[in-house]
Amino acid sequence: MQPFHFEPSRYPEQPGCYIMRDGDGRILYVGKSKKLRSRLRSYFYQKHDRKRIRQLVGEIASIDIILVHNEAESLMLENNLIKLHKPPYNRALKRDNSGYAYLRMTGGPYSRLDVYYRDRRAVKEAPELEQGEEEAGEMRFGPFASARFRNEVLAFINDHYRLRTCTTMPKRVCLLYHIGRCSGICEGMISKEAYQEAVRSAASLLSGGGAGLIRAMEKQMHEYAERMEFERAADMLRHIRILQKNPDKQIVDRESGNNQDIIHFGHGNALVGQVRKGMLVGFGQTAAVPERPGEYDRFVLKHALENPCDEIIVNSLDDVKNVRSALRRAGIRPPVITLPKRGLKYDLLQLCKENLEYQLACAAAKGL
DNA sequence: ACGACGAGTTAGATTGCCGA
DNA sequence: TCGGCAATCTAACTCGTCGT
Repeated sequence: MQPFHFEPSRYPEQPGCYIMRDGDGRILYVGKSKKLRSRLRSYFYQKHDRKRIRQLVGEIASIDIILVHNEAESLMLENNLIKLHKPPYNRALKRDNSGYAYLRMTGGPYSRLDVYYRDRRAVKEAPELEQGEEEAGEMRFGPFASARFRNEVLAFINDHYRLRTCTTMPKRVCLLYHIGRCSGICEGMISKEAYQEAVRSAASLLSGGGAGLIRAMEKQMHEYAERMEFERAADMLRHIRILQKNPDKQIVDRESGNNQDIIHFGHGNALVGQVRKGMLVGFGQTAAVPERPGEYDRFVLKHALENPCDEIIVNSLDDVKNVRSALRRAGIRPPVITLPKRGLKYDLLQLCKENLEYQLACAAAKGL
């Protein structure tokens, strides 16, 4: 096999994920970077004493790029891609219970807050299953890109609201009750109503995120300081600082159940992005679509016939009603078709647009 | 015996920086 | 912009403890 020729100028200094493939198109490695070009350069221009990397570099036949808006998105996207494809050279993040987790408030009268890892395999292997054993009244918050930060929030909430942390309810109160860190719901030391109220408050603080959480943590920090617990106060301050930096808003991984296809038309081409169960799982290859009336509608119609999904998000169509009725005539329950002008779906379209333009620029450079 | 958990360690991944 | 080195960060691993 011809060794892969790396041309730095082909790769942008933007955040994104890179997917390395071998000669047969198999995915060897998925990585992410704030600056794709610099990161990729380090594979090809650095001497690597690690055998694995030398071997990986030797097998690379092509590198696909998925551009994202910020580091948070690249982290989440990389995590999703690794869980889905299990590339042989990825060691980190490959285990299903690794990577970015959520906090989950379990349902029922004795809710507890725990760490929840979403099973990303379900998206690929059993798309119709999923949902699974989700308990009624269960709520999820996240995902959290930093495990340390997530654990700090978890500990803070449990402490602050004195929620139970035991996996199985004991018959008698445990040590945590005696040191004031658990309300002792197991032995009825607190009424069910009062406990539920604490759970509701904790959940609302978590779902509000940002400002409210910071205020509560600041209050807690002052209490630690007053109690001379300076180490805990300093730790809390550190985490408040992290939260204040406002972890980038990310759109590639959301807690939403539906499957969406994102189609962006432009420059005589279309690019389709796929969101499965709220996770962006990648973009396809650009397809030529002439900029003539009716062509976009025809493309969407054909796409919907061949790829059933819940929703199609598209930047331009001539006649939405017509597309929907054509699908109905074909005996297909038509997906929701949206042409967003702002908000999350619009952001997804923008991401699709950027990737389309990048793919076209690459194709143009190759043609020269 | 077994699993859950936490502390400590290691190996690997990524970024920052610097000179050419 | 390239090429390389070093620092930093963290997932993964190891091991000991504890409760059931």
